[in-house]
Amino acid sequence: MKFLLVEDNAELAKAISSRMKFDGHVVDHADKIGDAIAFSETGEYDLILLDIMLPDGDGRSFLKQHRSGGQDTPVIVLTARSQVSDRISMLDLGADDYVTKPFDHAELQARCRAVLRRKAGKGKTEIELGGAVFDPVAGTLQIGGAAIGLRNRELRLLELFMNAPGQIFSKQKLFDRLFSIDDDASENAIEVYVGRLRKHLEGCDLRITTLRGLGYRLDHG
Amino acid sequence: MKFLLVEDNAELAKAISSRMKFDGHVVDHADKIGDAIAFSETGEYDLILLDIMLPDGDGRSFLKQHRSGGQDTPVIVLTARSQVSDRISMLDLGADDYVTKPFDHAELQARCRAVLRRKAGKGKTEIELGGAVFDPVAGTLQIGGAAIGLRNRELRLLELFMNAPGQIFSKQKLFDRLFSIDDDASENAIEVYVGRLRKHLEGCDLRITTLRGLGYRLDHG
DNA sequence: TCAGACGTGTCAGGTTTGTGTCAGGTTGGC
DNA sequence: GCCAACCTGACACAAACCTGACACGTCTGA
Repeated sequence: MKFLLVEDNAELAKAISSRMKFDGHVVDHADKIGDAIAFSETGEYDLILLDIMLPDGDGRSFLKQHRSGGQDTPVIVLTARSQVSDRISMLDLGADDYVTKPFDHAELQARCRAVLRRKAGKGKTEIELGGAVFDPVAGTLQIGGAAIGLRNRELRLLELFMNAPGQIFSKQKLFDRLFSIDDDASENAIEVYVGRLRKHLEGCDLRITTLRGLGYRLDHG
Repeated sequence: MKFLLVEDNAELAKAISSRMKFDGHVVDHADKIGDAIAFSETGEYDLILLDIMLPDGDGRSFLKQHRSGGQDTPVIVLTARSQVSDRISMLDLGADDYVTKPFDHAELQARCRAVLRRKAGKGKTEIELGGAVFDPVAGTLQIGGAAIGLRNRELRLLELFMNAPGQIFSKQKLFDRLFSIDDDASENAIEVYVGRLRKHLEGCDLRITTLRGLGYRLDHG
């Protein structure tokens, strides 16, 4: 996936884009509205992350031009907690979602995935795999008709796996995605959650394989 | 489909119309009541999107003239959150639905589709779910034949849930949608309203599920 | 102008439960 | 057989949530 990040705070921009790159995305970075528009007009982005406070105008003007140019690239707005009015009008102007600063990277990732999925699947967010149906928006997992109640962390862990079945996630990576910087939990927590998730997945053809020293992987079949 | 958009806020108008165009519709835009009437008299529109706060009078006068002219083009009213009471009179005057700002584009799309479908198939305006009949248009909730009186905030909360049953709403999101910028209420208010709504929903198969750390969800069955 | 009704948001105290840790057991590679 | 990595049942705690009571403001009708 190719992302466009529009953010004037260099530090934050670097943090976000390095994380995104780590996740396997390509990130272009603009720190001015002018640049952002020029970039986006190429139309080659899958998603745009837009800060609304920028040196040469606010995100509104970008959104306006972006949409009036007939572009439909999804936009997620990054906004401060205090700017409630802004994030509301952003939605009106055609933003697809907003994330309030300060945000966990995990949260941002989740929102990105949700928006991309919504865009790609025409509103459908469910993922079907190995006899299980997972809907991250509803927060439900269905196995053989029965709905299974998942909690917050379990849900987010499952979402990670479901989005990349067959891929190895190192414990460190899972930890980074599940916890925020200032959470100081031990890596054992991951083991615990994998265990809990496994229990929930009994009864379908999905299983989480342990790869000693490497991490975990979701397999089906 | 050909839409008429009556909206004086140029930014918002552009955002809406560009999105609609992207969806494959043709959009004409009027920013005054006078123009709107002239446009609509051609009778060539499938749907009219009407803001009620306009420089040369409010949407009421447009609606009145529109209907008295014998036109039955469906009208969706765009209204600010604060103008809740207005919407009822709008509906009395013959509007088919309303959308409160701020709205997701997805929501607006959904409403448009619903109204068009209704018009084509002569459907009803109520939402029926889990043994309850909710009429967002009249603002009433019926359970087992008995009408339940909902207050303003409860109504709008229920409306949010009813429009997206099975979907998780974070407390933040509910807060953003229920309160306006300068309202500084605590998030506990949401908990209180959910509680009150739950009490009203006793006696039907609808229930609001709490998902700790995630939000709330309307379930039925 | 006053009284009563009503909608609304806060608060405090109580309850629930998601969560991470721990300790001891198990597994797998070398 | 030994060590490290991993699993897991039990547990304790704090955050998240619920709720009855209350206070404040607004509106209405007399």
